[in-house]
Amino acid sequence: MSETSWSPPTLLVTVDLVILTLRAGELNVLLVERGVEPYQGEMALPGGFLEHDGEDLLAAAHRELDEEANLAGAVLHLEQLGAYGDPSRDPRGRVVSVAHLAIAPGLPEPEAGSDAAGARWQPVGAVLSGEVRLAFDHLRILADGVERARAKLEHTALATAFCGETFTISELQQVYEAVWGVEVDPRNFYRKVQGVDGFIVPDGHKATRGRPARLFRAGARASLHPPIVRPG
Amino acid sequence: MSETSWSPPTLLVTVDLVILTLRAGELNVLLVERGVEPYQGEMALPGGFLEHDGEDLLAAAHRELDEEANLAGAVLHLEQLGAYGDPSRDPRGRVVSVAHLAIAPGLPEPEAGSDAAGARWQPVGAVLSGEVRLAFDHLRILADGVERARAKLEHTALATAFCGETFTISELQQVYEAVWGVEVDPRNFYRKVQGVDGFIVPDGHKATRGRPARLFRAGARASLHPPIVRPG
DNA sequence: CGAATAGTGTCTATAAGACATTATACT
DNA sequence: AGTATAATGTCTTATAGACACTATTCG
Repeated sequence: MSETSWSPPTLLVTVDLVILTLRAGELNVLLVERGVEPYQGEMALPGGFLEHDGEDLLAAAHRELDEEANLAGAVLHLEQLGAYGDPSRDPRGRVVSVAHLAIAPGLPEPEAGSDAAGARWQPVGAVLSGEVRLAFDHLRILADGVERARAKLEHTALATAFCGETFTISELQQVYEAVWGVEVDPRNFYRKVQGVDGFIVPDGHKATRGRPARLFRAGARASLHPPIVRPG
Repeated sequence: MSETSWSPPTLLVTVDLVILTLRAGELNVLLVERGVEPYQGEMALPGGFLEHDGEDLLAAAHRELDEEANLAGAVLHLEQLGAYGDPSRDPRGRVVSVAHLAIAPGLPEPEAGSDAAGARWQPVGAVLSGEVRLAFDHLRILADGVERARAKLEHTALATAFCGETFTISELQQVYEAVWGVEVDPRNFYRKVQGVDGFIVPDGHKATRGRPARLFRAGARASLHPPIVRPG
C-alpha cells in the first residue's frame, strides 16, 4: 500500500449515550424521539456529532448529556462503551459512533421545552424485548451497555452511582436486583457489602415506617475485593 | 443547538492493533517503525486509515493485520478495545483511532521485504517500562490491551488463542504466567483447568524429555465456570 | 402490643491456596 | 539406575448459598 499523494477518507463521527437510571425499582434508559430523517419519529439513544475543536470523546459525551438530557451536573459515572462502525448502520452513509455509558441516580421526567424535549425514560426490559423499537443499531448498543453495567456491578462500586448521596443497604440491594434482573438474599447481601472494605461508609440514619435504617454513602474504594458476583 | 443548514465536521479514523503473542515465555507485542512523519523512525502500533467502502471496523482490523503484519490466516482472536479521540493525540489534527486487540500463537520474526518490513516483536515489559518509546498515545493503548488480555484470561478461554492447535497443560500455564506476570502453582492449576468443563479437551500425547505430556486442544466453552482468577 | 421494616447468626458446600510425592519415559 | 518432566492427593482456610430469628421504631 503506497501512501504517496493519497489522502485518506474523512468521515462522520457521532457520540451516542446509554443513560441508565432506576425508576420505581426498574432499570430505565433515556430515549429521544428523532425530529429529522432518517428514522424520523422513532426512538433513539441521545447523541450527536463530534465537534472537531479540541474536544475529547468523553467531553463530547458530557456535552451531549447536557444538551440532550439536561443532566450536566447530576451524573456520577460516564465511560466509553466502544465504537460502532458497521457500514450499513446509518442510511446517510458512513458514520462511526462512539457509544458511552452514563449512570444517573433516580430522576424525574425530563422537562419539555428544553433541548431535551421528546426525551423519555423507558423501561429497559420493554426495549430489549422489542416492544419499543430503536433507530439505527441502537438496540445492540443498549444491550452492550446493559451488559457492561451488569458486569461492572460485580467488580466495581458502580451500584452507588445509581443511588443518591446517601442510601440504605436495602436500596443498594434493589439496584443490584433491578440491573441484574434477579432476586438477591438480603442476609448474604448485607454480609457481602459490609465485608468489602471501603465500599460503603456509614452516614447517619433514616427514619422509616419500622426500624430506622442505617444510611451509607459511597466509600473511596472503586474496585470490590472480594467481588459481589451475580448468580448463574 | 440548531441543525438547520449546518453540516457536521468530518474527520479521520484509524484502526490500530495491539497484537500480542508469546515468544520464549515472554509476552510480546508487534511494533512497526514509522516511515513517515509524524514520529518518523519511532516505533508504533500497526494500523492504518479506515477505508470508507463498506468495510466494518473489525474487517478493517483484519485487513491491517494482513497488510502490516502478514497475519491474515494465523489469528485466533480479534476484538475491539475502544476508541481513542484525545484532540492532541495526533499532531496532524483530529484523528480518532479505534484500537483492536489481536492474539496470535507463537510466531517467527516477521519477514522483511513485505509490507511488514520494519515490523518487530518487542517484549511488552520493555515497552510498558518506557525502555522502548511509542508514538502517539500508543503506550496507553497498549497498556489497555494488556490489561484487557489479563482480565479476559480469567473468565474466557482466551489463553488457548496464545497456543497452537494443540498444547500441554504446562504450556497453557506458561501463557497465564507470562500474561499475568506472576507464577502459578502447577498442582492447583491442573486441578482448576481440568475442573472447567469444556475448556480443554484431550488430543493425544506429546513426546518430551521425561514423561510424555498429554496434549489438549481448545474446547467448545468460551466462558470459564468457575473462572481462573489471578492472585492479588 | 402489634405491625412493619432493619439487621444478624449458623450451617453446609464449594473453591482456593499451600505443600510433597508418585508416575512415566528416555539415556 | 538415574534423570527429567508430568501428573496427582490432602489438608486448611475462605467464600458462597440456603435458611429463620431477633431488634427497633411507630401507631
